[in-house]
Amino acid sequence: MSDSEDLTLSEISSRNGHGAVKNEDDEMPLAQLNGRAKQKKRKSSDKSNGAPKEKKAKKAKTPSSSKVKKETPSAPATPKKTTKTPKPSQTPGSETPSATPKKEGSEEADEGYKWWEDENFGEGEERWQTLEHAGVIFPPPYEPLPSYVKLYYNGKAVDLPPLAEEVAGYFAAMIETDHAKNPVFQQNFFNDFLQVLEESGGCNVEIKDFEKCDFSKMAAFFEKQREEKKALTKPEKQRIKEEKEKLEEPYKTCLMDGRRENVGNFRVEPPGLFRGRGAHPKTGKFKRRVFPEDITLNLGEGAPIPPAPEGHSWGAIRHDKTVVWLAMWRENISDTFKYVKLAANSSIKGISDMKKFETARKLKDHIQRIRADYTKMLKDQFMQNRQIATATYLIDIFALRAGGEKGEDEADTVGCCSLRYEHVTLKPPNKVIFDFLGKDSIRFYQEVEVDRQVFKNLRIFKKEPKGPGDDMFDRITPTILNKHLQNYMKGLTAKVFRTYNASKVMQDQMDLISNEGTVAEKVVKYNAANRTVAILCNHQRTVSKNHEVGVKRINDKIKELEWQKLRLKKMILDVDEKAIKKEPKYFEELDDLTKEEQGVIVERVIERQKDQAEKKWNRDNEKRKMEKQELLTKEDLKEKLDKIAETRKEYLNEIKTGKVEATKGATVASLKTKIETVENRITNTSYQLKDKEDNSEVSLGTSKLNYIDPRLTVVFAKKFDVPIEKLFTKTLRDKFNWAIESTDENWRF
DNA sequence: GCTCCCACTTAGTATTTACTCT
DNA sequence: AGAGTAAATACTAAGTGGGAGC
Repeated sequence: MSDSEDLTLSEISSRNGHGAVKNEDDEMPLAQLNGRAKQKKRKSSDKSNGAPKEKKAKKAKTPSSSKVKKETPSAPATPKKTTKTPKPSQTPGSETPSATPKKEGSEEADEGYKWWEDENFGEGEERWQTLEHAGVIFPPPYEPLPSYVKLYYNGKAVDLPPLAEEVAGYFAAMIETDHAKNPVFQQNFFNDFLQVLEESGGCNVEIKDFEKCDFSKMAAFFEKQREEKKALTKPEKQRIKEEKEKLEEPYKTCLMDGRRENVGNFRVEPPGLFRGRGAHPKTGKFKRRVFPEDITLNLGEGAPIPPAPEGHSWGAIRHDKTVVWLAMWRENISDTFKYVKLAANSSIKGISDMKKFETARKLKDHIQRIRADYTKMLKDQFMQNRQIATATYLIDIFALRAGGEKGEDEADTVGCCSLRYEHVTLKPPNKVIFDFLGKDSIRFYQEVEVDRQVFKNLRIFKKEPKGPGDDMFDRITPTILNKHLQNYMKGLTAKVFRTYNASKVMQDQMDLISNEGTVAEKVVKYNAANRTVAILCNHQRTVSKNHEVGVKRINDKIKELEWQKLRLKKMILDVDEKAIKKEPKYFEELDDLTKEEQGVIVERVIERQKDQAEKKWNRDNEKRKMEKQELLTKEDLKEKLDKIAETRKEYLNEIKTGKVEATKGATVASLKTKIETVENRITNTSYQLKDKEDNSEVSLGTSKLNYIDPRLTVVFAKKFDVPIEKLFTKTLRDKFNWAIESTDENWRF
């Protein structure tokens, strides 16, 4: 009552500043302070598409050079900031690499190395000491289409220069995709196509109108190519695969600090059409081919420089120990960087992954105070502080992302700090509807109840003169928010809350699971826990095209099994008509399926049997032809079909009479056993269906890969005797090897 | 205190591979 | 043993966040 809980916006504002004096700055939202920065920043598309993009200013500067210079003097001398001074005898990470005798027989030397048992590994600013690698693999050069495959314009064959043909081909190859139907994609593609066409000398036809372009011949050619590739024989495919393997061999690994480590994306991204997600303004633009001259290699000092492809040279060579990339180039769509880095199972990735989870775990020790503080700060007299508190609340409770500012030339997506007026609907007394597009243009839609003061604050943040298009959090940015969070804990940033809460939820869910049932049942429980995390993080996936079909198929299957079950029960009555008297309950469901339903099921079953009979006949004949045997005749097939038709009649008769003749030799007991089997199948199939439905638009993979501390999964496996293979795929087991090897069943997040 | 640059993690989807069921 | 499906992996776009330099 006495505090500012009910202050209006203007009241808060006027209280801002020091004492009662109104402080201009404090009252002004960031956007205005920045001098109309509202017009999003970021390099406004500097036109020049794919053309020479001299970033001379930057090249000259070589930012890293200064960095490197700065730390060079100190680096070799001081062995990192080792705070804990452990046994100095074995600290390979902090010794100079030359000191570690690894070079000879390097292949084996790494096998047993366990960085997670090395306390010092990963400390210090330098990420490695020595680095040798083979560079990158380039996509094959463009192969012009055969002369009979052409683009047609207004019905006329077009003779395109190779590069223009290549661009057109990229569109033709994806003509059936949703992208190719998107007008923005089409327009961007077409503009770039015309530009490339002009730059490469034009063609025999004047092309003006996208609608008049006919890509179908090209598309058909690519389709045919795909088919041919698929139709290759086993050994042919095998040979191609082996050749590829051999070519890639040298690039797959590198030598870092004397250890053999896997490289992740050693293939340079091939040219193509940019597939932006959501309503990306640049979707469809031509992503140009990357040449060796575009690439900067990062190597250890003195490491051999891999030869550039014939007739080419590398753009630059760098020796920057403070970064983890092996190669880098600039991409032409958004003018950003692409990096070649080590694989997920490498030491360097493992270390930072473990650090991430350790930071999140540390938050446990601070979360109470942080929550108490932001709850209090929700009523702070300063607007900025209220926003900080409110944003922290949303990030903590609803797992929102930080929400940095985005440019005009990107898809319009938001996170917490970039939420706008129209994304938040208030329903008194304390309900809020969030509706916005987040990362990857995935919709975040939630109607939730919030803290009363949070509700009030959100109302204040929406107060006029604000309207649609205006930022809710107009006085904070992720940087400001993170600065504030650092006060509580080193390394605490907005994203840590997602990791913390995800792993915390997983731990809590696991605590609820009891050690009973089969392995399969435990896996289902694990997945259910995993799913709660995925839902918290709003990890979605588009419902696959055949999801509907799949669901229907399973439903049909269940219906069919039920029909089978009822038939079996009726057989029991055929064997022993008094059974119904003895166990009325058991036969209660006898009429669960109507005659119509049974009819539908029967027709489906029969239809399938016929199908299968025909297929089998075809198959057998194929085989016989190969083996030069006598072919089956139409009569053979007809015989089968007739038999099926007979079965159909019997089924239909069953429906009519409601009676089913028991199979020969069947007893009540044997039938009951069969029924049990069918019932089990029904249960299993129903679970399968439920799982399919529940998971249809939830993606479990992302949280497993990035948010759930892998040690939790290891604990689950050990405690509940579930083989880790059931929970982690091969890739995941490699990536999380550190967790698998170092965690005992009593570990807690 | 900002902007820009850079580097790194996180993310959904496209493609490949493995597995299931005839 | 091969089609058809589901799982696994590869790919690369789209975020976050630190820090240099004005």
